[in-house]
Amino acid sequence: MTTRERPRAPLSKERVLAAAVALADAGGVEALSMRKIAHELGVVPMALYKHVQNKDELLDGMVDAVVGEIDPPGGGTDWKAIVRGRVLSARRVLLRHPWASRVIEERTRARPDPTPAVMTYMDSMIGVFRAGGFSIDLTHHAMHVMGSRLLGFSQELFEDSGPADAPPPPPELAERFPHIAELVMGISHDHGSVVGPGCDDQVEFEFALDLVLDGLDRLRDQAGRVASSSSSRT
Amino acid sequence: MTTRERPRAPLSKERVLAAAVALADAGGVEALSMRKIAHELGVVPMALYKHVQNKDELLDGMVDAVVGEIDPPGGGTDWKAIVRGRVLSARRVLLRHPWASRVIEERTRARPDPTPAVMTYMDSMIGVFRAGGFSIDLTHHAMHVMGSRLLGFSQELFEDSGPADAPPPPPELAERFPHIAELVMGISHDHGSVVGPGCDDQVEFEFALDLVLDGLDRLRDQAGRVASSSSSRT
DNA sequence: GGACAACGGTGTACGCCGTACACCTGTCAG
DNA sequence: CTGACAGGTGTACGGCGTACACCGTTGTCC
Repeated sequence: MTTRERPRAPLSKERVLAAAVALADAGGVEALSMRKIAHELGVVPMALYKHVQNKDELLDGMVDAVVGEIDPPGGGTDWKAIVRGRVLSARRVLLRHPWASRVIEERTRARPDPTPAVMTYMDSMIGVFRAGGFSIDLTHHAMHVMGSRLLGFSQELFEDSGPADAPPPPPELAERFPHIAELVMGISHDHGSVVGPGCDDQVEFEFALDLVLDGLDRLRDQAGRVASSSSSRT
Repeated sequence: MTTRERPRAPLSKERVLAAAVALADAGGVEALSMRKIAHELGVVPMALYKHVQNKDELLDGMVDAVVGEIDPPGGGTDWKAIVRGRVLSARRVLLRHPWASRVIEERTRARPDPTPAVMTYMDSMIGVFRAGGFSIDLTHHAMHVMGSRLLGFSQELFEDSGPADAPPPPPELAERFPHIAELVMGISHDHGSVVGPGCDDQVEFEFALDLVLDGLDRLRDQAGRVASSSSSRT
């Protein structure tokens, strides 16, 4: 109804990308088709190709838009707090666009060079590590670790647990997989007193994140101690 | 030429899966189609549907086959060594079938319960942690961490680095992304004396893996110390 | 031996997909 | 007025997953 007497708002790459992102948010990326985007915009499919080379470039544009939503690094001197905040911001964005992490990973794996927003993201993240006293090599490692943490968080392995929807856990399964059964039964008696969903993904994410951050911190201290105990300080 | 006078080897779910895995290994999962599998088997596409419900079930079967290739946990008492060996075995398998990690992740994210081989894999992994003295909750966390590490390793972010194929790094890029530039120039002057590919993915993987394992070990010790310093020992 | 069902492979057809290509139309520069 | 050009259209092609009706072979039971 929005496009009634007006002939139509003029298409543009931005409008195409926005429609594509909205559609992917709503129905998943596999339900995304040029035809549906076009329909959503009240236009014939081929019209999109005046603004986007092909579906691949469209996906790149969508990734760029999403990555651009991640907050820039906050100020301060504590590298760990900055990285933590940034990664959590990235996570919030990726939860808003659940299709994005898979698409980012696919494209990162196969593309000659990452999309500009990804480059910007990486550059500023590297800057935070360097400013935090990390050597180049350690920064390099850290980026790899953070990258896999940022992108590939595989939640929902145990979604069927929790007291609400679990039927009496079928006993022959418990027999075949005793360790899984024990774990499902015994989770989270202490660490939050929330009896709720049995497996808080946010808690898991932050647990893993802190694990990594603490490990990196220890390595950085260690490297610093070795360097200052040998010869110079640079 | 193999199927000459013989009418044809009789199809079976195993043969279908094997053909599908081979095809995916060769051309990537996006080049995999029921029609191509059928052609490969010298059969009409619809014939496959006598052995597989649909493409989704076929992908599940492929995942199961691949996960089944992962070595069972080795013996010994050092949980860290066992986990390390197992994860590296998983990694070898996933490198053999580069399409697999993505497919596993997609399906793990959306499926009611994981495929049987994945269940078996998880169960024995949980067993290793439990035998290694991990509490149930800590095992739970550890599984999440291992899961994301096993599946989502995002290699190749810097594939264009390395002295071999890098043209003179375009200077206006270095200006826009100074940190990236510094990192690309400065990587790996020490940690292997290999001047080679500039970014050894295996090294990165093991670095992250050990980071996580060390962190988990520290947490386990810590939990044990707290428990024995409070009341009982169970 | 003959009826019959089940199994496994076939052929045709439908609706979806991405997109090449030729076409039209409105706008604006010269 | 003319012509170029940007942006939207229509048609068409090849590929996809798979529903559905079909058929030959094979084994079972009377």
